Amino acid sequence: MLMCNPPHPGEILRELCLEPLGISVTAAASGLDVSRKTLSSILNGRAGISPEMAVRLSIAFETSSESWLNQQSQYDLWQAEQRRDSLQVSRLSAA
Amino acid sequence: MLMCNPPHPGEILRELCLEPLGISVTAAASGLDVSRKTLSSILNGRAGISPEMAVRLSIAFETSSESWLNQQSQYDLWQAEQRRDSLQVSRLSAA
DNA sequence: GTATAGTGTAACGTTACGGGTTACAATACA
DNA sequence: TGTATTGTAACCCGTAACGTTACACTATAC
Repeated sequence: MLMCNPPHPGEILRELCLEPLGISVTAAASGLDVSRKTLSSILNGRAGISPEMAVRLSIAFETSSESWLNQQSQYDLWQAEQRRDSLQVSRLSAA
Repeated sequence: MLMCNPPHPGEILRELCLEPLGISVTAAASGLDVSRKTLSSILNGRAGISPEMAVRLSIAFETSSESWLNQQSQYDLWQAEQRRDSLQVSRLSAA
């Protein structure tokens, strides 16, 4: 399990892709062929990176789709782990 | 990217957890504190493993939630990659 | 001051999916 | 024959990803 709160993938996208290249949200959304609202939601942490979006990002920025989706998984999992103790699950062993 | 079609995580769950321990679907669903239908959907590839379900599985089988969610991600990503060529995405470089 | 560009986001709709319940048909077994 | 197990259909709900349109705000250029 992860040690600490992973950043939302949207932050990484903004800081490592958009800002360094000086690309506007509008231009990036257009290049990715998604609406400006969809990209903005991701950048501001209001939506996650879907598998298809991961592939789009991998094409646009010549990266790996796996890295994008993994970041999202780690983020989602950390959220879920925060509620681990509230789950009523039994250890399952040989019947 | 992955080389070949990864198995649905539900198959692994059945083959590596339920069958070896001789646990019925009904009993496992009960232990996981989800409905029998929910577990059955996963086992038969009709539903994915959600972040919360990954945590449940990690408790029930004393495994890592990360491994379960990663398997699901790899599976989902492979599906998305199959449609890579149909996406109208532009390479994004410095403005 | 007045365009123009960029941004965030509210409001609305659609589609998909995880999850629940109930109920049914099929299988297997004591 | 009765009981346990299983898959799944039919229905519900909540949420999330996506789209469009429209608005308010900022900044920059003229």
